[in-house]
Amino acid sequence: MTTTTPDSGPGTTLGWSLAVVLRRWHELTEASLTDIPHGSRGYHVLTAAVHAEPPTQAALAERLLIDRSVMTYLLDDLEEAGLVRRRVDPGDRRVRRVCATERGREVLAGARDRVDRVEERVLAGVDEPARALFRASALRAATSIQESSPTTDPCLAVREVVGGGDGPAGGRGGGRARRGA
Amino acid sequence: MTTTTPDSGPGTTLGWSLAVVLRRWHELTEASLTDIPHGSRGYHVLTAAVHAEPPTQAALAERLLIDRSVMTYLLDDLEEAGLVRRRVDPGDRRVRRVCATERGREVLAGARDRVDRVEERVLAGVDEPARALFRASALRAATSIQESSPTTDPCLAVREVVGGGDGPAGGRGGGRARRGA
DNA sequence: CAACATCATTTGCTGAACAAACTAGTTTCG
DNA sequence: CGAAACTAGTTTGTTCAGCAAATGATGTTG
Repeated sequence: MTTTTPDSGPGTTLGWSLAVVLRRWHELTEASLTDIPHGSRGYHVLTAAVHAEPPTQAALAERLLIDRSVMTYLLDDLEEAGLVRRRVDPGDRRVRRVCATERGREVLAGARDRVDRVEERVLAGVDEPARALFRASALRAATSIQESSPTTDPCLAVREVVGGGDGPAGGRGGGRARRGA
Repeated sequence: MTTTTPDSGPGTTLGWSLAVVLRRWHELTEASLTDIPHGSRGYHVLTAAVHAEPPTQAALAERLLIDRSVMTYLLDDLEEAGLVRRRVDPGDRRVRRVCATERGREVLAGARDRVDRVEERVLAGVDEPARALFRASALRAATSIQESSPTTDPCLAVREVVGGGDGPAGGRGGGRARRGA
């Protein structure tokens, strides 16, 4: 339904709203994550690295919207700080799997608390019930976007379980996922 | 074993969700705003410039989270494209007020439709009722953030309506060309 | 084995944020 | 009045992230 919108059309403000909220999130998060090399980016990587199945760098980059080339030196710094480790996948030695170290888990635990508080603060203007809905909708929208993203090949998405290390059965699926070149 | 915390931590995903959604918004918007110099940035500026009370550059920069120095050449390009005009405030000749031209209004009208469609598409994964709530919450959060921002002086905020005066009395033209180019 | 594809790294380029210096105009105060 | 302090905008330089292309190491296929 198009509400007959005056100048300040509610539709056209979504981008602005998101930008402001995300910006504020980034700003506060960055200030509270001084113990992680690249701030919120490092935090996101670390968060993804604690999974049972360590993600590959490509999967990380795609999931976190970080460029592959940036991911390289980002991991360099995280590794140097002792928070993660790159382990060559025994099944495919081209692949590096990013694992959180014990120290990485500890640091992450503390960071998570701080980030949680930041997020509450960022959404301070939204009443309690709406806040949970906002989170849920944001997550839903983001998930939907990632699944249907043109640059995201479902075969390349982070494989959640795949315990066996049977390797990426569909490693070649879908051809080009804009490989580094 | 590995993860005492399955990343079900609902709090810690807000930043990621917002980043993905905003990223998608930006990506699609950018592709649909080829007729406005700096894409979504130019669009935001243009949107703010159609108000009855033309905002100053500082107010624009603050409202749109764009750096002052970036705002300068952003406006240069918008002005060169004939979409906005800088008019010296007669009451304070240091101040430039950014006004949309007639052509700017036309371009914006078309752009707004496209952006609206983009936003619907970005939120495609969210069911209809939740979508409106999401918009509203995002706007609420953003507004609250802007109001409580340490760098935001309420006296500098763009004045919303303030009744009449559709034009700044100072019609007299141009003054100085900004950049000889 | 040769040709090709994929993952990761490196390098070059562009755009944006940030800070600081600078110009122009305004206000404050001696 | 006039110098100092302040503000709005511009310019410049640095840094960082994203994008693209080239390279090396591995894996896969013919």
